[in-house]
Amino acid sequence: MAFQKLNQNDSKSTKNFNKKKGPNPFRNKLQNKNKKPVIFQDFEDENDDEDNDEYLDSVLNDNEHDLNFNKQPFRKLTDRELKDRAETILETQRKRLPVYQNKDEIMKYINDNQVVVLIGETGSGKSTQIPQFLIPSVTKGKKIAVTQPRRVAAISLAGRVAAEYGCPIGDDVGYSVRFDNRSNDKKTKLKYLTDGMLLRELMTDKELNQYEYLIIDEAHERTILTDLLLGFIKELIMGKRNKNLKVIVMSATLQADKFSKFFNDAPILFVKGRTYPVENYHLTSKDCEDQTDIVESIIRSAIQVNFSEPFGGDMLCFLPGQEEIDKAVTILQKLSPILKESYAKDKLKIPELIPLPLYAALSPSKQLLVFNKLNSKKFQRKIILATNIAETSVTIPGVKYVIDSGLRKVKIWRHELGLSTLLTVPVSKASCQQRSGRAGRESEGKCYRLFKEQDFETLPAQSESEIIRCDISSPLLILKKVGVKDILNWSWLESPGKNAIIVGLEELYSLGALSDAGEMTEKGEKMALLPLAPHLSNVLLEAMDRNCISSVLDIVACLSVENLLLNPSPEIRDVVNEKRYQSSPLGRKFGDLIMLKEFYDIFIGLDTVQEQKQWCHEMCITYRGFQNVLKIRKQLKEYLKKIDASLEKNQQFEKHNKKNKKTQEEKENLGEFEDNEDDDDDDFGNDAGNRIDIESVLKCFLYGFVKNTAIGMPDRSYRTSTTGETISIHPSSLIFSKKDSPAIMYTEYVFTSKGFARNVSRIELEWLQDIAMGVKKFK
DNA sequence: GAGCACTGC
Repeated sequence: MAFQKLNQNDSKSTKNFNKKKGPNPFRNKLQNKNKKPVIFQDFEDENDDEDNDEYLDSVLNDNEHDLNFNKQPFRKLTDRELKDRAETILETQRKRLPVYQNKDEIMKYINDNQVVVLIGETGSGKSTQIPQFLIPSVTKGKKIAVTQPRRVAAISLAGRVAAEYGCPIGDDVGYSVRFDNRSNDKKTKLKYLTDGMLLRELMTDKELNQYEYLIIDEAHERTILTDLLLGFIKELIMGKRNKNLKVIVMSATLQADKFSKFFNDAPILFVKGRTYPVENYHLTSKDCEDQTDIVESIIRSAIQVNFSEPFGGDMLCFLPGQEEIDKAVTILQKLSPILKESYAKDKLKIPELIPLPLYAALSPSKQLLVFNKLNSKKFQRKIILATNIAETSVTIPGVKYVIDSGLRKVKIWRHELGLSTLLTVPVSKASCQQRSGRAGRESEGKCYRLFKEQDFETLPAQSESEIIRCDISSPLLILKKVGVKDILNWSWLESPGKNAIIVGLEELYSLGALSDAGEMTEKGEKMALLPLAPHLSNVLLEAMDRNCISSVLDIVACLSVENLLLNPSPEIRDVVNEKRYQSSPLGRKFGDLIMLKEFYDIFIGLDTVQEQKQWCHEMCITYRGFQNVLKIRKQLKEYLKKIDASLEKNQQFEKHNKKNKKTQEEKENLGEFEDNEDDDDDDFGNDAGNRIDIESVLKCFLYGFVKNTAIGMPDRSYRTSTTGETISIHPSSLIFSKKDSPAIMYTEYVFTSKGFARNVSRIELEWLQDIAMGVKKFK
């Protein structure tokens, strides 16, 4: 396989720094397992988008890797120590950052303009430095908000900046993400938050009066929530906050024009980054023609790169999905020892390849493996086969070579059909550059692209933004909640389109969130408050009137956690499926929602964390995921209480079998010193005697998913009740092989090789008729 | 009878 070197401005920036690497927090934690606790608030490096910390924590907290670090008492630093450390960071690191070196000029622009668009490349220090520059000019009692698309980024940036500023986290510098707020309303001047959090705040304070500066970071990622925020901000500065609100839109790639135009030609600043150069290579035309299978190409390239590049530096390959990755890993596992032997025979010093998969649906303990350092004496090279997760969410140290298939999987919502399609498509130029940049984080790197140079030129500059390819019923509800009257002509950064908006509004109307006149109903107000998709909110609200709120809450909480049930790997699949089947006597009859309820009951019924972890392991369920289920359930419960005081009566109804049961907190704290004093009333606890009122529960779900139903046909196939399309039960469903349901309801309709219903339940035809009549009343 | 990329409240 032959590559052509690309010698044009596509390669990353060229400045070369002697970057001194700090200790890797992950390794530190491992080494210190049995030592005295260390004061640990050290940082990986100067890159401002370093966001592995919480990720690693989450990984570390899984089953066999639970090192209990969170529970070790850390000594608090004194003010003096905090200041000294801040001073050291200032002299040794901050002053060398490109943003710091251009401080005066940047500040001049910010002072002179209400909106500034700042393009800062990776490692420029934009996310950590610019907010700090602004702190002195903040009016007393006001704040700076910096938004991030991801939780991990908000948390780790706040930690970093607090250290630089010389304060404990949560004082002058803090953060706010779901389930974790470390900010002080009075003290905090600089707050890092997820853009979802700021949007929540906007729903209660429509003018965001507590903020004087808003910094929207990573705007180029164009998540739905970022787009919405930018739209609201534009309205604000054109209206009620046209005087005392300043806005900085930060972005890493050249999408600046769009942002600048959106904000009436705001000035654009460009700050160079600090990464190492990466050389890009493309396939020759001939090789490109020979290419039949992307997995095969990846493997051939990897072997070639491993053969021709000197020892040292790992390989990162981008593939579209789990299927391709698993296939590649299996092949490499077989091939690698054979190659090793053959190299040895020929007396060639070529490293052995160690293949490692990485994707979101992989168990945390397996994800962790990509961070493990190989034994340097063993003459091995890691080859990580990853999805898009390695493009933004996870940074893997040690990567020097990137192999890019140029493909990714994308989910596209077809609003006219009410289904999602999952397609494998070419990535954008911006994605390509982001991917190749992964090779240049620690030293010069190389990136091999499995397509022609001419093909690169034909790629779209940017990926399609989320807002035009996703279901927007939830964003529309937020707009309504904030009081936007004319949604079609709202200040969309990019409009999802008239049709999508109309279909979305109709959806909200049929859920009872909007009135005939298109006004927000009382029910809509409640739905907007819940941190759920409108469909699920409707299910919960319905359940409150039917005395099955506890069971429904359990299930909704489970549905809110992604990758709770993992795909068992092929060799254990049959065993795990059988275990799940045996553990769910009702689920195998009534479907996946009831199965989740049964699993929930089993999980909280187990007496110790150890048993819970063991059970999760056997069932191929993430323990971490279940911890989130419990958090989400608790949060939803709080919201519901606020929404409806009459809930107390439900509470009475459902307050049973609490005695002799330890709360989850008690289980987690077992063996700890302090006793859990506030015996958190486990309010609407369990339904009486663990009996599940299956009919009521499923009917509640029908109120949210009436359109997601299909009728059983005489030939044992199913046809959707809306359009009559044939739909199949997804193989991941517990009732995949059950053919006798008169009708089914599902929470998701995905088209891959054909139409699949996911998360399927058996329902009766009469229920469907009842609910369809009931839903009609809103019309 | 066969398989889903990634976030967020």
